[in-house]
Amino acid sequence: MLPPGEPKWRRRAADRPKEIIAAALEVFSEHGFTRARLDDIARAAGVSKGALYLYFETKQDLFKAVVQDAIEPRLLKIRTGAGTEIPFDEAARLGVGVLVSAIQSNPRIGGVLKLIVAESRNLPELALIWHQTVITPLLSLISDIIRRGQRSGEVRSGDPELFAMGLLGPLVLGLLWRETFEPIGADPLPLETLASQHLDTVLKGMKA
Amino acid sequence: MLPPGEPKWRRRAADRPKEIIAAALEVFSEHGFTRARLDDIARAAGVSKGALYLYFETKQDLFKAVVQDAIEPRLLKIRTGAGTEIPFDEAARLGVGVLVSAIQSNPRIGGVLKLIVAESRNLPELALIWHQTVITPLLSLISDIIRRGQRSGEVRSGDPELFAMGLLGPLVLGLLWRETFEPIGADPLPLETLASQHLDTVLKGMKA
DNA sequence: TCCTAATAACTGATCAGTCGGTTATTAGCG
DNA sequence: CGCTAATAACCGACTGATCAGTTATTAGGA
Repeated sequence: MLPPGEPKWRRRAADRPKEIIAAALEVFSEHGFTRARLDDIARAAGVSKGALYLYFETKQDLFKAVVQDAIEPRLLKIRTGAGTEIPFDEAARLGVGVLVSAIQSNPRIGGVLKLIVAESRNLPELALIWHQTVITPLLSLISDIIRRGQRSGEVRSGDPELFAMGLLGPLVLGLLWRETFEPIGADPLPLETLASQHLDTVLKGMKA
Repeated sequence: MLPPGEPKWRRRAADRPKEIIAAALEVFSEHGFTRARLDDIARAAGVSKGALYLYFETKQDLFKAVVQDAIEPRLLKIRTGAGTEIPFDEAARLGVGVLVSAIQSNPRIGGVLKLIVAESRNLPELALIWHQTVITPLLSLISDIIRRGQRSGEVRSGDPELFAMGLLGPLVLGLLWRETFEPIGADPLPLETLASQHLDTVLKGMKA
């Protein structure tokens, strides 16, 4: 009756959390927070629902872990190379380049972005974390570069934060476009082309 | 026991649908599709839940009505003044101006935008409608203006659709910013200033 | 008096979170 | 080394709450 061969499951406490987070990212970014079922996440992680609760207190807890795991490591890379004293144009191109390649290499980042927007009302605490740890640093990094360009006379006057949003906006739009309309059958968006053409435009338009 | 004075309710079949749609917009844009409760919508509309089903078949049906009601009338206004043969700069400023004032005069439009992004996976049919009736016409309108500018030699070469996204991206970002971060306590975003500064930048950057 | 807008109590399905029980793994002991 | 006791990882059936959608009934209006 009981075949000895393979055990029904294995104890792998060290690997479970990251496996669960990966599975949860998949399910959350497909269905959103509320419609994502813990049973589905558990199945995708190859684990029972009960096991989720060994590693995460609640569904929200798991969701937070997913978002933080997706974001925090990438932020470090962007910060690198901020303090350097290269010409404005170059710095801007470099920064956007890092952003675009981060996006390209991790296609899930669009899903995470969508999640933040979609669930900010339900999980304000999470929106706060995201705002403090990602948005604010990123924006101030870019607007610092712009400010520097203004002081050196390379960039015309204007609110640096708004310039930064003018720079990033189309990237955000592109990401959300992919998440929203490509699954519906819309033409795929050449994000890299968009980024480079827009960068050319904005840099030219910001010249003093 | 029963005081004669005011009746407990009145029959107002003509007014109910729009009242329900207004209430539903409120609740949907605060909680998203799934977490919005029909009981809450009904209460906000001053009506019982059962009454909703006299006017809408399902929750999705109601949701579709909300989105279409919010969008379609505004699209007409934007289309107006498209065919005119004014200089490129002027046309672009006019178009963006109309967009911004539409946004300002109807603060709920950001909520609708968020809903589309958030629920596109759950309600692909809706994303399709939105894509066909709003996004595509709007984008092609703007890129037509740009194409015209290119033909007349006012605008440098480049993909007109991507130029259009470069123009609109920051507006979308601004709208979502409001929806996502202002409720959390972030600084309010001066959307109009953003739009005008960005327009200046992009127009300058697109010059031939 | 009759039609129907509208109500309010109800049903059934779904799902987050719990808990008693089970199995893999490790440590202790001879 | 083997054998066994102890432990921690894991399972999955269950519970209680929530809500979309239904229906029996009431009451407004012509």
